[in-house]
Amino acid sequence: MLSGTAEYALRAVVCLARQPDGQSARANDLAEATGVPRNYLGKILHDLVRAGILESARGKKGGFKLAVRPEDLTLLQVVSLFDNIGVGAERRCLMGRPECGGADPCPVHHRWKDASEAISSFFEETTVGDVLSDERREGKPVA
Amino acid sequence: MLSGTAEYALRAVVCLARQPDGQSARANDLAEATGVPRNYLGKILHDLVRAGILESARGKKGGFKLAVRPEDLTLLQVVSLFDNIGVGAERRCLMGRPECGGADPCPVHHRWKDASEAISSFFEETTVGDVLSDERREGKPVA
DNA sequence: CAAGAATACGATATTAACATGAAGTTATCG
DNA sequence: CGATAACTTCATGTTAATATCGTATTCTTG
Repeated sequence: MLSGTAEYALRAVVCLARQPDGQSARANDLAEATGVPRNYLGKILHDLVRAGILESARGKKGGFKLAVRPEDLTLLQVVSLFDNIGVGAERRCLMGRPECGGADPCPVHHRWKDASEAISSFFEETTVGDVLSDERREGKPVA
Repeated sequence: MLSGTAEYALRAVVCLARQPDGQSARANDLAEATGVPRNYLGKILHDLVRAGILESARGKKGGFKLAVRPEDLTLLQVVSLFDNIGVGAERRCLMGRPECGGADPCPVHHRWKDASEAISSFFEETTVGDVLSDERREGKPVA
């Protein structure tokens, strides 16, 4: 459903959202907490910074932190940087017919549309804040 | 959502289901009709044969045809040969938590489960016959 | 039974995703 | 100001999916 990269990004963002007072966490600690390879996560984190989802600081007290409030950050914003999901997705006909799905969608395409929109809606409507409320019981900050 | 290979298989199967009287079609014609590379499609067709979904015949009057009735063939049966979808799918926690989803699923996982099951259900409950009824207006046999 | 037509199958090439390693840059702190 | 810690960036390696090619095998037909 999600690429490994997108899932990595999601885990890292949720880890950061768990930090108390919006404290920043270092890439190394995030890598350990999420189980994502250090250098690979570095790239992903940087992508998230360039997208305005995270902020980074260099130097001794550096690290990453969320640039927005968890409740204002949808999973789609994170995931769509790496995967083709959601509004911009190609959502093309399952059978490869280019013109299908416009007016008068046939029964199968209608059903397919419903199913694939369930996925899109999930990512669009779920925020990182929503995830946090789940994790509160066992969630521990990274650093 | 689907790998290219799974989608190729789906298109080929639907093409074959369109054949009148269960006539067989040759790999070359299927390749042209579906837009799938000839040799690559050959492998996919062979996989479908080994799975019992198609029958093949060699020689001059050879080709491929459905081994089951379109109404008895779900999209899942075709797709699951190539992608990890449906009942056997790993359907693991989005956040990578190994133990989640058992008793007392948290709100997000509940929502995620609903969405991903919508996809599974679509593939499980839709048959190739269902697809055919859509295509009837414009569908033309391969050979 | 020989020729032709089709699938079967293994070897190889290409591409994108995933991952690693090392050197470069910037900020903090003593 | 120098040392250290952290992000940044580029180059490279690995793996799996995708695609191609050539040959072997099998069936039909004349």
